[in-house]
Amino acid sequence: MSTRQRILDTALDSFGTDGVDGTSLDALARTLGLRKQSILYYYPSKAVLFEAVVDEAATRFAEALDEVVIDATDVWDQVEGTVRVVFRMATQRPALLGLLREASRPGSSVAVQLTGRLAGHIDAARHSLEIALKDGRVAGDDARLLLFSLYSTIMGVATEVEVLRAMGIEPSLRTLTQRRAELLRFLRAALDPAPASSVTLA
Amino acid sequence: MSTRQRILDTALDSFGTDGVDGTSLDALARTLGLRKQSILYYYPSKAVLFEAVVDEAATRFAEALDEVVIDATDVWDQVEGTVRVVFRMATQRPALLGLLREASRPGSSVAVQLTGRLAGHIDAARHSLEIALKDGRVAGDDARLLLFSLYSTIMGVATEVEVLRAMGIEPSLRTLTQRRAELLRFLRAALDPAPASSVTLA
DNA sequence: GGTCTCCCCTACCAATTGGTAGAGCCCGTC
DNA sequence: GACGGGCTCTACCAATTGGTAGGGGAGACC
Repeated sequence: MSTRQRILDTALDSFGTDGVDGTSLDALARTLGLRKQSILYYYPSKAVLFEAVVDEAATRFAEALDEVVIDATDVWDQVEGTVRVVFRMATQRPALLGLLREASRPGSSVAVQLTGRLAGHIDAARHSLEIALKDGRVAGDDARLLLFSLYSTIMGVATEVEVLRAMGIEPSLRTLTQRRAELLRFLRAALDPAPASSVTLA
Repeated sequence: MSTRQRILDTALDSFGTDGVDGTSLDALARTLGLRKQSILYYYPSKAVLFEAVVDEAATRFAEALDEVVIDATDVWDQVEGTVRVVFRMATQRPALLGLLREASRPGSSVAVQLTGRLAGHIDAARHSLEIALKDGRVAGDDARLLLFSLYSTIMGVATEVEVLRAMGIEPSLRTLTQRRAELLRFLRAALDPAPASSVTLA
């Protein structure tokens, strides 16, 4: 692998785990077996490096999502596929999700960049939801807000390990499987267009 | 207000908005109209200050949640109340939610502390859910995992403003109301124990 | 062999960081 | 008026930060 790519990869892991502010170029270079100046040779500043890392992460995320079939007639398959992809990342490369979290912090400078890279997937997902909503195959009012809720739930369940600990569950492969199953059940119930039995809950 | 309390308040806002690493004691002192050494007089180190801020935030959050009636017979009221509390914070003091986000980052040193402060509320909520699950008044398998999903959804929808922008919605008071309404509908559908019409989605 | 480009290095820098040491001020108590 | 504690200050520090300037080696091309 090229030095350039190695830097990008290592930076992604470090930024995603310790945060951008929590990662110094010196420390990054040390784990790479390089000097800081070699990093600055490829990426003229830390900000530029961060942008490149965000781009890389967004691209990888987008590529992973590409395996989710875009078929407007079956929204549930898309939800299930997305959950599968996100949870695979949560085990194989948690730093990538951490970086997305970092890059989507309120007021983040790279949020727009991230948004742009994923705009295609967002649009496709929204479009599917809109059609499904219109056909009554999914419960909800606004496709964008529904997508937002879905995103929040999936990413939260996949990444909020400290909250999970607070609930008394230690993150492990076994509990992760349970978490995913419960998440899918939860999402399915939320999307199900069956008429609400308002008597029970009201 | 005492200087000690002013420092705590300002630090909460700053830590919650710019992050701990993104906030220097000098900058903090400047906005307070003090010198850094005055901060260090009350809080001997930045780490101690951060812990105090986390404690403060957790306490305020807990106090706000106290207005949510704990009544095991009506889980939905609790969910609705929690959403109301969280959304009020999102408008009145977004930094507080930002700080919770910061403090619950994976690997956070203060996560345990935060957990401890909110343990009572977590337990109560789980207990309510367990009873409701047993009685069939709520759909789901595991109370803790269900609570985890609920938390993820609510906090995500309330705080992920950049993701909201990515969906094409600009955060404002009006859209916030819509967001809340859609969130409540979403959660209600997810919790509703009505039998799933599996034909539709499968 | 000369030269050019790519790549990584040493050396250095100004600014900022969290933190220490200690002086001085204000105010209530004796 | 002396004293003492509570509070904020000036002065200073070592370490770390992101970044600049520029040297040198190794290989490709002529």
